[in-house]
This record gives sequence, structure tokens and C-alpha cells, in this order.
Amino acid sequence: MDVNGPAPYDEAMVREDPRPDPSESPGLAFDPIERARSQWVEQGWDAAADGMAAITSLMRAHQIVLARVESTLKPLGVTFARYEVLMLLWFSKRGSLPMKVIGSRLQVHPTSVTNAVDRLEDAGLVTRRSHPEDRRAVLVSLTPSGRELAERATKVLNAEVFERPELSSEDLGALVDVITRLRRSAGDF
Amino acid sequence: MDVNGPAPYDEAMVREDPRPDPSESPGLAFDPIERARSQWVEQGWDAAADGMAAITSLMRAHQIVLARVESTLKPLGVTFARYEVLMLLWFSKRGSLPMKVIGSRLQVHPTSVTNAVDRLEDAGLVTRRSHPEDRRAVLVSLTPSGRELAERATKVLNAEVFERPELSSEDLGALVDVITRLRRSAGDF
DNA sequence: GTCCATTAGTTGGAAGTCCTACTATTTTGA
DNA sequence: TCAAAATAGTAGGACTTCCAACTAATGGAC
Repeated sequence: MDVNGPAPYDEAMVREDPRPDPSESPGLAFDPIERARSQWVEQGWDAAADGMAAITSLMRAHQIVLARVESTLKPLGVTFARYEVLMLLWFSKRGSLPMKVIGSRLQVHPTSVTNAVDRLEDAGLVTRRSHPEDRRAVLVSLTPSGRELAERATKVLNAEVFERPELSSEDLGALVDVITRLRRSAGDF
Repeated sequence: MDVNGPAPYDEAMVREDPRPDPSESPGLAFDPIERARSQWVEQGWDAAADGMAAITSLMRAHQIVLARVESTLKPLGVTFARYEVLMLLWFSKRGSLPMKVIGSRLQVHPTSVTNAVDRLEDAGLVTRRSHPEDRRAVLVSLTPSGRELAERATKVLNAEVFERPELSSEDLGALVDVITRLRRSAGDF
């Protein structure tokens, strides 16, 4: 990850796209998603075209949004992955959680939690200690500095990203609703 | 990447979520997105709550969908990143494209293209040669084996993922529409 | 007609994700 | 009771993405 804002190759594409490769079939749309969908239909893969377009859209939306988030957090020295861990701890009023719970809540692999906590610990934002009731487990706790950073990062993220979603309120709601159904189908909760 | 299907920690979460940490405020929803949204509102971050929920939803949807795609492609020995390169070449009827164009179309960093093409070349699926009209540029061409794999991978992906989107046709369309507006706001095309 | 800015691509490094395999505990059950 | 199974976390490896810095070639400006 560690994606960063509108990169130079963005401009390159803008300059290039208006004149697509002449080897392509004619009449294709400029929008890359619409182009891909047309190509799918041209190949007779009609039944898959909508699914392909939706998934491709999702991938691209993720890329765009993650880049915005990461570039906003960058000056604070955290990535989104680590920010999520900080916020999980921040909301657990006890200020600490076992690794396992962090992984479960964020739905990431245990080794991803180890990785994130390693870096947070190196930065002095969290501490590890053995769980008093289960010596297999490791309790991760927010340090004062971690708590302070979590708050500062949230303030910035709210102001610069979450409150400027580039979408209407209706679209925002629709997006959450559709994805809620998707997540439910996938057994997300 | 190289995410793989429903992993063991998924079950762990399911077993755990019904009994959330008692330190949490009461009345929180089980759905992690809804939970996060409530927490945002409780903190008085109302103006950011919808944007946060939408972005968090997007991240999770991406994770779910990418995992499905990757686990489907895994038996074929390609990742989604490399599959995208193969299909780009497959659709360019000349069967070859400069690295630059690949990066522009996929909206990824030049080094990501280098990386993907390196691995495709090692696997004998593409070849590199110097562009005849610009010796700075590198033309990437599909080999017969690469073409064959692209077709096989598409068949599998269509059948196992794109034609089974876990969403109604209306939801699929709504998702694409909303994301199209998001991409347009972000200057994607 | 040179010289310099731009462009294409690669290399090396950081960070994230996952997986497999391993250790250390806890729990189960014969 | 005590051995086997399950669980929590970590180490190492594969892969992706990005960035910064570098080389090589093109093309404009003077």
C-alpha cells in the first residue's frame, strides 16, 4: 500500500486516453470500465459482463480512496492499516485488546496484526504485554502518545476525507447499502 | 495480495462477535460497519460518519472480492495483477503493448508493470522486445501460451466469480453507477 | 547542430497482504 | 492424570503497491 495522491502517471493517462490505440475495435468508450464491459459483451461473455464491471469498479474505487486516505495520513507518519489498529484500541475504553481480537475485528490475517503492532510498538504508539489470564495471548495497549496520535489522525481524516466524500449523500447511502448486502452474502457478519 | 478464500480467522470472528467486549458502550450493532458508524456519531463526528462508513465499506468489499478472485485464479498460477496485464494484451489485437500503455490503462505505477511483466516473462506468458520506433520503449507481447492462459483464466473467472456476483442485477448496476460518479469526481476519466 | 529537458523503463527499498510452518500455552477427553 | 487437539502469536517467504533515484533515448530550443 502506501499509495500516494494523484501521481504523475495520472496525467500521462489523461493525455493519452483521448487517442486510443487504433488496433482496438472502434466505438469503444473512453471510460475504462465501460470499455472493458463492451469488450466483454463483444466476446459474447454477456452473463459475466455486469459482474466484471462491478468488480473492476470496486477495485478502482478502492485504489482511489485508499490513495486519498494514505496521502492524508502520511504527514502524521501512520498508514491506514496502523490507524485502524490505533482506533480499535482507542474505542476499547480499556485501551487494550488481544492480538486475536484486533485481527478478528479488522478481518485480517494474524501475521498482518503482528506486522502492524510491531511498527506501532517501534514508534512508541502501543505496548505489548502478556495477557494476565492466558499466557498465550498478547495484550496490545495504547500509549499516551498513541492515543494522542489516534485523535490527531482522526481529526485530519474526518476533515480532509470523510467529510468530503466526492459523492452525494444519497450515493453514499446507496453505496453502503449495496455493500452491506454484498458483505452479508459473503458471510461477513 | 494472494488472498485466499474464507480463511480460518473468519470462523473465529463469527464465534466471537456475538459476545463483544463488555468494555464497549452498550447497544452497538453487530455489523462492524454499523458499529463504527455508531461510534463516530457517539463522538460527535456526525459530519464524517457517512463518509467513514462508505469508505470502510469500500475497503471491506475490496478485500472480500479480491480474495474471491485470487483464490479462483490461484490454481492457474496467476494473480489478478498479472491476469489484468494478460487481458490488456489479449484485447489489443496486435497482441503487444508498450509498458507505458499498460500502466496507463491499469492506472498503476510503472514499477508495478515492470514487476508483473517480469513474472509473466519468467512464466513464458509474455515476451519483451524493444519498440521499433522508440528504443526507449519496451513492447510486451503475448506468447501462445500466454494467450491460452488468458482465455482459460477468463473462462474460470467468468464462471466462478463474474457470473455469481452475490448481488442482484439492480445492486450491480447501482454499484457501478455510484462508483462511476466517484471516479469522475476523482478525475479518473 | 549541440545541449538540456522530457520520457520510458529498471533497480532497490519500504510497507501491506497473505500463506506455511513453528513455538508456547490451554483445553479436552480417554 | 496426562497425552492429543486446539489456540495465540511469531518467523520467514511470496507477492503487490508505492517511492526515489538511476540509465538510456528522444526531441526542442537556442
